[in-house]
Amino acid sequence: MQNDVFKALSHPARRQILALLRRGPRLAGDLAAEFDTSWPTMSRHLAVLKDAELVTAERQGNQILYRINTSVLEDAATALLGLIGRDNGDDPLKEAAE
Amino acid sequence: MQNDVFKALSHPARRQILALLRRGPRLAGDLAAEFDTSWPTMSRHLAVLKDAELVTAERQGNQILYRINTSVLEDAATALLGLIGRDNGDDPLKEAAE
DNA sequence: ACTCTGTTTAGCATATTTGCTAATTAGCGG
DNA sequence: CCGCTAATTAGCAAATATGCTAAACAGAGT
Repeated sequence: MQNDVFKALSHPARRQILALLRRGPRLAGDLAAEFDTSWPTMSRHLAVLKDAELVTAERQGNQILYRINTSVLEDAATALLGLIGRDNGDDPLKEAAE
Repeated sequence: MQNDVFKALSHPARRQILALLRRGPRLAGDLAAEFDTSWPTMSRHLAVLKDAELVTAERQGNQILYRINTSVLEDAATALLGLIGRDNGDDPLKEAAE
């Protein structure tokens, strides 16, 4: 699962989406309107983010509200920071995954 | 360039390489020996990391010494952490790129 | 049930990534 | 210069990712 997180983060559009969501929850369409790409393409990016649990989706009647999931993002950031510290014997990748 | 960093980080083998390098510099072959994949495959992973400037390579006579580049890793981690903070108007992605 | 808006899924084409084996380059020692 | 070890580059096949258009689905209102 940790795997998917970094993969999800590897596409600029998806990081951009997260940057927008940082300001607060957003409707899918609202979100899609901010980008040049087609709606279906946006929808797929959102699906990738949702699979990685970087966002959560909640139906609001007709529309869908997306919300950033900071805890997973924190884990990813922590994993990266763990890669920096100079050796203490254990594996930072495994560690942050748990 | 920021772009390439996250892409480079998106492959588990490459994160594993960084985890090994965290303990200190390593020779390419030494590094390759730790993995099941073929040498050329490892060589390419190293090239991707080098392109992203996540590692530096230095010739040591016959062999090549790889070293982790923590500053780029820090930038990436910072970019992620910037995605977490609740709104202050500016763009965390742009910010960390500079 | 019909329709309208919001969103996802299907299906396809193209581009990129991955990993392999074989071939090549780089530096060293005789 | 030859042969040896270390490492990369070439070239190929298979898998995955990206983005599009068209079609389908979901819920609300009439």
